[in-house]
Amino acid sequence: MSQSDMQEACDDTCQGSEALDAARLEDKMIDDQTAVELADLFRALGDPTRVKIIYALLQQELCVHDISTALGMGQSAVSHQLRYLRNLRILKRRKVGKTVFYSLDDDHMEQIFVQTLQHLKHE
Amino acid sequence: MSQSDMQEACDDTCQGSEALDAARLEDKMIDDQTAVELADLFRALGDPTRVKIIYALLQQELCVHDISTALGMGQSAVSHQLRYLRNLRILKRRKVGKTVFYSLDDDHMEQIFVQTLQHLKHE
DNA sequence: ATTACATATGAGCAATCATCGATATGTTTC
DNA sequence: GAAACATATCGATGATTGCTCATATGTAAT
Repeated sequence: MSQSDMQEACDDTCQGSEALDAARLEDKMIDDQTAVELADLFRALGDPTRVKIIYALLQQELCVHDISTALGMGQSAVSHQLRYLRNLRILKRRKVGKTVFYSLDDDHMEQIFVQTLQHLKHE
Repeated sequence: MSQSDMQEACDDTCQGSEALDAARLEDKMIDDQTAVELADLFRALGDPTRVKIIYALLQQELCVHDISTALGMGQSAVSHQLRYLRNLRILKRRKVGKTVFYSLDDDHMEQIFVQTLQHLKHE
Protein backbone atom coordinates (compact mmCIF):
# COMPACT_ATOMS: atom_id res chain seq x y z
CA MET A 1 0.00 0.00 0.00
CA SER A 2 2.70 2.44 0.94
CA GLN A 3 4.30 1.53 -2.33
CA SER A 4 1.47 2.55 -4.59
CA ASP A 5 1.27 5.83 -2.70
CA MET A 6 4.92 6.33 -3.40
CA GLN A 7 4.32 5.65 -7.04
CA GLU A 8 1.45 8.09 -7.33
CA ALA A 9 3.53 10.82 -5.85
CA CYS A 10 6.47 10.10 -8.11
CA ASP A 11 4.46 10.78 -11.20
CA ASP A 12 4.73 14.45 -10.39
CA THR A 13 8.35 14.58 -9.38
CA CYS A 14 10.30 12.01 -11.39
CA GLN A 15 12.80 13.81 -13.55
CA GLY A 16 12.93 12.73 -17.13
CA SER A 17 9.63 10.94 -17.04
CA GLU A 18 7.48 13.93 -17.89
CA ALA A 19 7.92 12.99 -21.52
CA LEU A 20 6.30 9.64 -20.84
CA ASP A 21 2.64 9.64 -20.13
CA ALA A 22 1.14 6.26 -19.41
CA ALA A 23 -0.28 5.97 -22.91
CA ARG A 24 3.11 6.32 -24.54
CA LEU A 25 4.63 3.75 -22.25
CA GLU A 26 1.87 1.30 -23.10
CA ASP A 27 2.62 1.67 -26.77
CA LYS A 28 6.25 0.79 -26.32
CA MET A 29 5.58 -2.19 -24.12
CA ILE A 30 5.78 -5.71 -25.41
CA ASP A 31 2.51 -7.58 -25.03
CA ASP A 32 2.24 -10.13 -22.25
CA GLN A 33 1.97 -13.22 -24.38
CA THR A 34 4.97 -12.37 -26.52
CA ALA A 35 6.99 -11.64 -23.41
CA VAL A 36 6.10 -15.03 -21.99
CA GLU A 37 6.92 -16.82 -25.23
CA LEU A 38 10.24 -15.03 -25.53
CA ALA A 39 11.05 -15.84 -21.93
CA ASP A 40 10.13 -19.48 -22.44
CA LEU A 41 12.53 -19.68 -25.34
CA PHE A 42 15.35 -17.98 -23.48
CA ARG A 43 14.79 -20.13 -20.43
CA ALA A 44 15.18 -23.15 -22.67
CA LEU A 45 18.68 -21.92 -23.43
CA GLY A 46 19.33 -21.03 -19.82
CA ASP A 47 20.85 -24.28 -18.69
CA PRO A 48 24.42 -25.50 -19.27
CA THR A 49 23.29 -28.96 -20.31
CA ARG A 50 20.93 -27.61 -22.94
CA VAL A 51 23.54 -25.14 -24.12
CA LYS A 52 25.97 -27.99 -24.65
CA ILE A 53 23.39 -30.03 -26.49
CA ILE A 54 22.47 -27.19 -28.82
CA TYR A 55 26.07 -26.25 -29.41
CA ALA A 56 26.92 -29.82 -30.37
CA LEU A 57 23.93 -29.99 -32.69
CA LEU A 58 24.95 -26.72 -34.28
CA GLN A 59 27.74 -28.68 -35.88
CA GLN A 60 26.15 -32.03 -36.67
CA GLU A 61 23.21 -34.31 -36.20
CA LEU A 62 23.63 -36.65 -33.21
CA CYS A 63 21.81 -39.57 -31.65
CA VAL A 64 20.76 -39.62 -28.01
CA HIS A 65 23.50 -41.97 -27.00
CA ASP A 66 26.26 -39.90 -28.54
CA ILE A 67 24.98 -36.77 -26.83
CA SER A 68 24.77 -38.65 -23.58
CA THR A 69 28.36 -39.84 -23.97
CA ALA A 70 29.67 -36.47 -25.09
CA LEU A 71 28.16 -34.73 -22.09
CA GLY A 72 29.01 -37.49 -19.64
CA MET A 73 25.44 -37.54 -18.42
CA GLY A 74 22.79 -40.15 -17.87
CA GLN A 75 20.60 -41.09 -20.80
CA SER A 76 17.47 -40.22 -18.88
CA ALA A 77 18.53 -36.66 -18.13
CA VAL A 78 19.55 -36.09 -21.74
CA SER A 79 16.33 -37.55 -23.06
CA HIS A 80 14.33 -35.25 -20.83
CA GLN A 81 16.16 -32.20 -22.10
CA LEU A 82 15.78 -33.32 -25.70
CA ARG A 83 12.05 -33.63 -25.30
CA TYR A 84 12.00 -30.22 -23.64
CA LEU A 85 13.85 -28.63 -26.53
CA ARG A 86 11.75 -30.45 -29.07
CA ASN A 87 8.52 -29.22 -27.54
CA LEU A 88 9.73 -25.69 -28.13
CA ARG A 89 10.56 -26.55 -31.72
CA ILE A 90 14.21 -25.92 -31.16
CA LEU A 91 15.11 -29.48 -32.09
CA LYS A 92 13.63 -32.06 -34.43
CA ARG A 93 13.93 -35.85 -34.61
CA ARG A 94 14.80 -38.31 -37.31
CA LYS A 95 14.36 -41.96 -36.61
CA VAL A 96 16.56 -44.67 -38.14
CA GLY A 97 15.81 -48.10 -36.77
CA LYS A 98 16.08 -47.97 -33.01
CA THR A 99 18.24 -44.88 -33.15
CA VAL A 100 16.85 -41.35 -32.97
CA PHE A 101 18.88 -38.52 -34.40
CA TYR A 102 18.36 -35.00 -33.18
CA SER A 103 19.17 -31.80 -35.01
CA LEU A 104 18.26 -28.13 -34.89
CA ASP A 105 14.83 -27.34 -36.27
CA ASP A 106 15.74 -23.83 -37.21
CA ASP A 107 18.74 -21.80 -38.23
CA HIS A 108 18.10 -18.91 -35.87
CA MET A 109 19.89 -20.63 -33.03
CA GLU A 110 23.24 -20.10 -34.64
CA GLN A 111 22.76 -16.34 -34.82
CA ILE A 112 21.42 -16.22 -31.29
CA PHE A 113 24.47 -18.07 -30.01
CA VAL A 114 26.84 -15.93 -32.04
CA GLN A 115 25.35 -12.71 -30.73
CA THR A 116 25.35 -13.93 -27.15
CA LEU A 117 28.91 -15.17 -27.34
CA GLN A 118 29.89 -11.74 -28.60
CA HIS A 119 28.17 -10.18 -25.65
CA LEU A 120 30.20 -12.45 -23.39
CA LYS A 121 33.58 -11.71 -24.96
CA HIS A 122 33.12 -7.96 -25.13
CA GLU A 123 33.66 -5.68 -22.08
CA MET B 1 25.63 -48.71 -13.89
CA SER B 2 23.25 -50.42 -16.25
CA GLN B 3 23.27 -47.21 -18.19
CA SER B 4 26.99 -47.01 -18.76
CA ASP B 5 26.89 -50.62 -19.89
CA MET B 6 24.26 -49.70 -22.37
CA GLN B 7 26.44 -46.86 -23.58
CA GLU B 8 29.51 -49.01 -24.02
CA ALA B 9 27.57 -51.47 -26.06
CA CYS B 10 26.04 -48.77 -28.22
CA ASP B 11 29.41 -47.57 -29.38
CA ASP B 12 29.58 -50.63 -31.54
CA THR B 13 26.07 -50.61 -32.88
CA CYS B 14 24.87 -47.02 -33.12
CA GLN B 15 24.27 -46.21 -36.73
CA GLY B 16 25.76 -43.00 -37.94
CA SER B 17 28.06 -42.61 -35.01
CA GLU B 18 30.93 -44.60 -36.41
CA ALA B 19 32.23 -41.39 -37.89
CA LEU B 20 32.50 -39.89 -34.42
CA ASP B 21 35.20 -41.23 -32.21
CA ALA B 22 35.34 -39.76 -28.75
CA ALA B 23 38.23 -37.49 -29.69
CA ARG B 24 36.28 -35.80 -32.46
CA LEU B 25 33.30 -35.25 -30.24
CA GLU B 26 35.50 -33.63 -27.62
CA ASP B 27 36.81 -31.18 -30.16
CA LYS B 28 33.37 -30.02 -31.15
CA MET B 29 32.13 -29.60 -27.60
CA ILE B 30 31.85 -26.23 -25.99
CA ASP B 31 33.97 -25.93 -22.87
CA ASP B 32 32.24 -26.12 -19.53
CA GLN B 33 32.85 -22.58 -18.39
CA THR B 34 31.61 -21.02 -21.61
CA ALA B 35 28.51 -23.19 -21.48
CA VAL B 36 27.80 -22.01 -17.95
CA GLU B 37 28.34 -18.37 -18.85
CA LEU B 38 26.12 -18.64 -21.89
CA ALA B 39 23.44 -20.37 -19.85
CA ASP B 40 23.68 -17.69 -17.16
CA LEU B 41 23.07 -15.02 -19.75
CA PHE B 42 20.16 -16.82 -21.36
CA ARG B 43 18.62 -17.55 -17.98
CA ALA B 44 18.74 -13.84 -17.29
CA LEU B 45 16.49 -13.37 -20.34
CA GLY B 46 14.32 -16.32 -19.38
CA ASP B 47 11.72 -14.50 -17.34
CA PRO B 48 8.77 -12.45 -18.61
CA THR B 49 9.44 -9.60 -16.23
CA ARG B 50 13.04 -9.27 -17.33
CA VAL B 51 12.04 -9.59 -20.97
CA LYS B 52 9.62 -6.71 -20.53
CA ILE B 53 12.23 -4.61 -18.79
CA ILE B 54 14.82 -5.19 -21.49
CA TYR B 55 12.32 -4.65 -24.26
CA ALA B 56 11.29 -1.32 -22.78
CA LEU B 57 14.90 -0.26 -22.36
CA LEU B 58 15.62 -1.22 -25.94
CA GLN B 59 13.64 1.84 -26.88
CA GLN B 60 14.58 4.36 -24.22
CA GLU B 61 16.26 4.96 -20.92
CA LEU B 62 13.88 4.66 -17.97
CA CYS B 63 13.94 5.22 -14.23
CA VAL B 64 12.96 2.53 -11.75
CA HIS B 65 9.61 4.06 -11.02
CA ASP B 66 8.60 4.29 -14.66
CA ILE B 67 9.52 0.68 -15.22
CA SER B 68 7.61 -0.29 -12.12
CA THR B 69 4.56 1.60 -13.38
CA ALA B 70 4.83 0.31 -16.91
CA LEU B 71 4.96 -3.29 -15.75
CA GLY B 72 2.37 -2.83 -13.03
CA MET B 73 4.70 -4.38 -10.51
CA GLY B 74 6.02 -3.51 -7.08
CA GLN B 75 9.12 -1.36 -6.88
CA SER B 76 10.97 -3.96 -4.88
CA ALA B 77 10.47 -6.71 -7.41
CA VAL B 78 11.62 -4.47 -10.23
CA SER B 79 14.63 -3.27 -8.30
CA HIS B 80 15.68 -6.83 -7.63
CA GLN B 81 15.52 -7.69 -11.30
CA LEU B 82 17.39 -4.55 -12.26
CA ARG B 83 20.21 -5.44 -9.93
CA TYR B 84 20.23 -8.94 -11.36
CA LEU B 85 20.51 -7.67 -14.92
CA ARG B 86 23.11 -5.11 -13.94
CA ASN B 87 25.31 -7.75 -12.33
CA LEU B 88 25.41 -9.54 -15.64
CA ARG B 89 26.34 -6.30 -17.38
CA ILE B 90 23.16 -6.31 -19.38
CA LEU B 91 22.07 -2.99 -17.90
CA LYS B 92 23.87 0.08 -16.64
CA ARG B 93 22.84 2.92 -14.32
CA ARG B 94 22.89 6.67 -14.53
CA LYS B 95 22.06 8.62 -11.44
CA VAL B 96 20.36 12.04 -11.52
CA GLY B 97 19.51 13.31 -8.07
CA LYS B 98 17.42 10.69 -6.33
CA THR B 99 16.41 9.13 -9.59
CA VAL B 100 18.30 6.26 -11.19
CA PHE B 101 17.99 5.71 -14.91
CA TYR B 102 18.62 2.31 -16.39
CA SER B 103 19.62 1.51 -19.94
CA LEU B 104 21.18 -1.32 -21.91
CA ASP B 105 24.90 -1.68 -21.41
CA ASP B 106 25.41 -3.29 -24.77
CA ASP B 107 23.92 -3.31 -28.23
CA HIS B 108 23.92 -7.07 -28.64
CA MET B 109 20.58 -7.43 -26.88
CA GLU B 110 18.72 -5.94 -29.81
CA GLN B 111 20.08 -8.53 -32.21
CA ILE B 112 19.44 -11.35 -29.75
CA PHE B 113 15.84 -10.25 -29.36
CA VAL B 114 15.36 -9.80 -33.10
CA GLN B 115 16.67 -13.27 -33.85
CA THR B 116 14.61 -14.88 -31.14
CA LEU B 117 11.44 -13.07 -32.18
CA GLN B 118 12.02 -14.36 -35.69
CA HIS B 119 12.35 -17.86 -34.34
CA LEU B 120 8.99 -17.38 -32.62
CA LYS B 121 7.14 -16.05 -35.65
CA HIS B 122 8.44 -18.63 -38.07
CA GLU B 123 6.92 -22.13 -38.40
C1' DA C 1 17.15 18.40 11.50
C1' DT C 2 12.89 16.70 9.73
C1' DT C 3 10.06 15.16 6.20
C1' DA C 4 9.22 13.15 1.79
C1' DC C 5 10.73 10.77 -2.02
C1' DA C 6 13.49 7.15 -4.94
C1' DT C 7 15.84 3.23 -4.83
C1' DA C 8 18.20 -0.76 -2.66
C1' DT C 9 18.57 -4.68 0.34
C1' DG C 10 17.45 -8.75 3.41
C1' DA C 11 14.63 -12.63 4.98
C1' DG C 12 11.18 -15.91 3.94
C1' DC C 13 7.96 -18.57 1.13
C1' DA C 14 5.81 -20.91 -2.69
C1' DA C 15 6.67 -22.60 -7.11
C1' DT C 16 9.59 -24.35 -10.67
C1' DC C 17 13.13 -27.43 -12.33
C1' DA C 18 17.28 -30.53 -13.38
C1' DT C 19 18.75 -34.76 -12.13
C1' DC C 20 18.44 -39.64 -10.75
C1' DG C 21 16.58 -44.40 -10.38
C1' DA C 22 13.43 -47.53 -12.08
C1' DT C 23 10.54 -48.95 -15.51
C1' DA C 24 8.11 -48.80 -20.01
C1' DT C 25 7.90 -48.60 -25.06
C1' DG C 26 9.65 -49.61 -29.47
C1' DT C 27 13.05 -51.93 -32.58
C1' DT C 28 16.19 -55.37 -34.35
C1' DT C 29 18.38 -59.93 -34.33
C1' DC C 30 18.58 -64.56 -33.26
C1' DG D 1 8.99 -65.63 -29.05
C1' DA D 2 13.16 -64.23 -26.38
C1' DA D 3 16.98 -61.35 -25.68
C1' DA D 4 19.53 -57.12 -26.40
C1' DC D 5 19.55 -52.50 -27.42
C1' DA D 6 17.94 -47.37 -27.85
C1' DT D 7 15.06 -44.19 -26.24
C1' DA D 8 11.13 -42.43 -23.50
C1' DT D 9 8.53 -41.74 -19.39
C1' DC D 10 7.27 -41.66 -14.35
C1' DG D 11 8.01 -40.35 -9.40
C1' DA D 12 10.73 -38.31 -6.09
C1' DT D 13 14.05 -35.00 -4.35
C1' DG D 14 17.36 -31.33 -3.67
C1' DA D 15 18.30 -26.83 -5.43
C1' DT D 16 17.14 -22.56 -7.53
C1' DT D 17 14.24 -18.50 -8.00
C1' DG D 18 10.74 -14.64 -8.32
C1' DC D 19 7.92 -12.34 -5.50
C1' DT D 20 6.33 -9.94 -1.12
C1' DC D 21 6.91 -7.57 3.19
C1' DA D 22 9.69 -4.88 5.99
C1' DT D 23 13.46 -2.04 6.40
C1' DA D 24 17.65 0.50 5.04
C1' DT D 25 20.24 3.84 2.28
C1' DG D 26 20.64 8.00 -0.24
C1' DT D 27 18.95 12.49 -1.89
C1' DA D 28 16.45 16.88 -1.91
C1' DA D 29 13.42 20.45 -0.03
C1' DT D 30 11.42 22.93 3.77
